[in-house]
Amino acid sequence: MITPEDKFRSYLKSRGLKFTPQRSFILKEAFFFQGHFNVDQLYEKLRKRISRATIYRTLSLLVKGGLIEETFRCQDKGSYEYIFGRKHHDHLLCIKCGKIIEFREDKIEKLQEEVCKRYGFTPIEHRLGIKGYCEECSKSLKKG
Amino acid sequence: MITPEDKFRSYLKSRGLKFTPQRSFILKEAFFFQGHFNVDQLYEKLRKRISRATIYRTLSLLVKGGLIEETFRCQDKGSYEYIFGRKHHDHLLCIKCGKIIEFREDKIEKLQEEVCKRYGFTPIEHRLGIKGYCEECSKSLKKG
DNA sequence: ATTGTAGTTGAGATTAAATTGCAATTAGGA
DNA sequence: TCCTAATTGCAATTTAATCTCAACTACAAT
Ligand SMILES: [Mn+2]
Ligand SMILES: [Mn+2]
Ligand SMILES: [Zn+2]
Ligand SMILES: [Zn+2]
Repeated sequence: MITPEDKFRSYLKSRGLKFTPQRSFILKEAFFFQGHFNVDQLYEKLRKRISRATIYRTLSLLVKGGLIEETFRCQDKGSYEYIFGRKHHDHLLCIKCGKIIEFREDKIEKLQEEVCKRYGFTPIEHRLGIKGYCEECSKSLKKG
Repeated sequence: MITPEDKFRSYLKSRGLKFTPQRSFILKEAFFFQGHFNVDQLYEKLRKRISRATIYRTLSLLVKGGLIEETFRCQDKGSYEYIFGRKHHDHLLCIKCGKIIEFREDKIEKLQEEVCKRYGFTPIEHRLGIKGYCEECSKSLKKG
């Protein structure tokens, strides 16, 4: 059973990089969010131990190591998502309350592959984000 | 036959805003790109007449007026696309040469609507970007 | 366990995109 | 033509993100 730490350690080793306490804390904290987070949220929790610069540097390594992914930007800030051990998914974003709904639609994924074939394009990653109003906010808009 | 200027003028009027020479030039120049562009490219062409601040302010109005759209960010810069009179489409982005390929896949659009229904979600806009290697870059990667 | 060294850290400086304050200017309705 | 709220350019400011560098440390070789 390979753990996130195993994966990060082996990524670092493969590049001659070191597994430091800071990197360990950031990985754990990112996991703790189990969802979407940004540098500020992480820094808030780690400010006593770790500098912003190190957080930025480590997030970049976690992305390269395949443990987290950069998602859509929120309020001009980069936003991340823990992906280790999770399946790929896309997002619905409520522009009223900020709710994020994750969805998975294999037919869309398949069709994307077809599109790529059509253009001789080799896909590496993709991002589909749909902005709008969630169920609750849709209702309150119709009422109000 | 409604022109882009008509549309912009009526948006501005509806908000009590003015159609200035600067706004007119920026609209025309944005149209001239007929594709994806950023503030720098626009400023490069208009620097003699128009300040950066005005460009930023006007682009924001053009977005609200439905004449252009903010697309994915490129190299940490906001990127825009002229949309007046064009059909919606999504993008393939080559991470090697920077090429942008536009595509339209109605089946994907339909499926997105289904996903939204499933969650009671009211979609307003969406963005699908697929990053990878274009045909030429795929070939050169296999060779080299 | 000790040592050597290449990688890492935090603090602050720096970069660069984007926004803002303000005095001078102007669009456009009355 | 006049009036005034909107607009502009400029410079200052904000802010996410990166960089510099001296002190520190992980970790592999001894
Ligand atoms: Mn998610
Ligand atoms: Mn396009
Ligand atoms: Zn909502
Ligand atoms: Zn290419």
